[in-house]
Parts: sequence; structure tokens; C-alpha cells
Amino acid sequence: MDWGSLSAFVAVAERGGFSAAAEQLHLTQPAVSKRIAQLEQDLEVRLFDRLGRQVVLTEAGRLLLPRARQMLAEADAARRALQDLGQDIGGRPCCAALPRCTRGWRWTSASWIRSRPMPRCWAATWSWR
Amino acid sequence: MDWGSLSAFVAVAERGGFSAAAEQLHLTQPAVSKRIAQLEQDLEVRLFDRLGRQVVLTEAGRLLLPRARQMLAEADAARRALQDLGQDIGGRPCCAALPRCTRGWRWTSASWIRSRPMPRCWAATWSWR
DNA sequence: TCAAGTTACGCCGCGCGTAAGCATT
DNA sequence: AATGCTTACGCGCGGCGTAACTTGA
Repeated sequence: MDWGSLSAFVAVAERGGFSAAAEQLHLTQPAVSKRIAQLEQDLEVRLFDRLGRQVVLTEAGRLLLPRARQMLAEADAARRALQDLGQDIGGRPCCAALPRCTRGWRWTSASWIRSRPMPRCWAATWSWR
Repeated sequence: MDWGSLSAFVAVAERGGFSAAAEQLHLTQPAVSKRIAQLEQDLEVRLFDRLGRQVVLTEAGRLLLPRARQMLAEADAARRALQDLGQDIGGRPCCAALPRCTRGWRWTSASWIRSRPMPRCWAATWSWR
């Protein structure tokens, strides 16, 4: 179970078909088919009944759908919250929140700090020279 | 963001170190390190401050932790619900819930049905000869 | 000197797209 | 015929483990 499969599942359920879902997801039809097949195999449950060319949710699929939506929303909310944090934090450096760092900026060797990408929350207040 | 990275994140946060987390996850230490690095890059946020050999959650990490736990629990609950469904459904076939199938069992050609694995929810009531 | 995290590197497996096969309408 | 899902196949990328490096205790 991964987010790719879940979004494919929701897309197929909402659009009522694999090709329509593929279009929405910017994928090809076989890719969507594979994702669904993999999800079904992973969960050991069939999620859609393929009635000729019509695609209908099984009972298991109907049970999963709202949960899948919630999981996707949850992930999206987490991502958004972290983005907002990056903006809100503004002048307050991460350092101030750490137990051992109340007395200064550099709690470890500058070379170590300099060797890695600058954390977003420092960007506004600190720069290494 | 994938479940593998999230579980690695939670494990590191709970155990307070990468090697302990690796042991819990049945992975090697570099694998855990890579997962965290990838998650941080994906979210564009640093999740842990490496204070020498001590690992401490950043503000972003503290914000993510409960959400990550919830997402993992959510996925687990969904999986469990589907398993329970497979047992509970017992005698009731998927077919009865479908719009076009109120009159009979076989809503499409038997060859088509026979060509694919038997859905779990049929197993108790139906078998093809 | 040891412990712990990161980087380098080779390898295997997964996931996608193209193309072909099959069934429904 | 045409549409739509599945399977086959080849390829490229991602993730893991082993090994080597770096640094803090």
C-alpha cells in the first residue's frame, strides 16, 4: 500500500474507469491497471468488478474509498503544515527550541554545519560565511 | 513521502537514533539514513538535528511526528478492516450489492469470470464448474 | 579507540511506457 | 470497427547492503 496506488484507486473510483483515471493522473492506462492490480494483491482483496467495460466498486472497494481519501488528505495536510511552518517561523531559529542551544548559535562544528544544505527555518536569520 | 520513510521517521524519533531504528525496522543503518534524508528532501524540511551523536527532533519534526503516527495507524486500520470484511462477509456475495446484478449470479460471460482469480467474498458461496 | 551517521558503489527489483492481445458494445 | 482493460517486454530509476570515511565521546 503506497500513496501512488491509493490515488490511482480513488481516481478510478471517481472517474469510473481506468483510462479516465490515467488521464487525470498523467499516466498511461496500463500503469493504472498495474497499480490497482498491485494494490488488490497487496490487500488480498478485489477492489473493482470489471463488468465488461464498466468498472464498479466491490464491497471491499466501497469500504476502502473513504479511508483512502482520508489518508491522502492527511498526507496533504501534513505537507501543507510543514510548508506553513517554514513560513511562520520567520525570525525564530530552530536552535532556540533545542535544549542544549540556549546560549549560542553554533552547537556543533561549523564545518559540519557548512557541509549540509541550509535548513529552511534558518534561512531568514542566519547565514554562514 | 511514502510509508517506508514515515515508519523510519517514527522509529528514529522513538528510539532516539538511527542504528536503534534500523534494528527495529530490520534494515541497515545506511538505509535508514537514506530514508530520512529522502524524506527531508521531499518535504524540504530538516526533521532531525544531529548533535554530534545525539539525534533531536527539529520543530518541523515535532510537528510531523503525531501526524506520521496517525497516518501509519490509519493505513493499518484500513488493512485490518479489509481483512475483517473478508471474514465477515461470509455468505453474502459482492454481486448482490451491484446495480445490474439483482436478478442473477452471472452478469458477464462465464469464461471471463473463470479466467481470473476468485474474489475472496465469493469463496464461501459460489464455485464455478 | 570505539560508536554512530554519512557517502560511495554495485546490484536487484519495481514502475513506467510501448505494443500486442481480448472482450464488450 | 472501436473502445477499454490486461499482459508482455524492455528500460531506467530508486532503495538496499557492503565497505570506506568522518566525527563526536
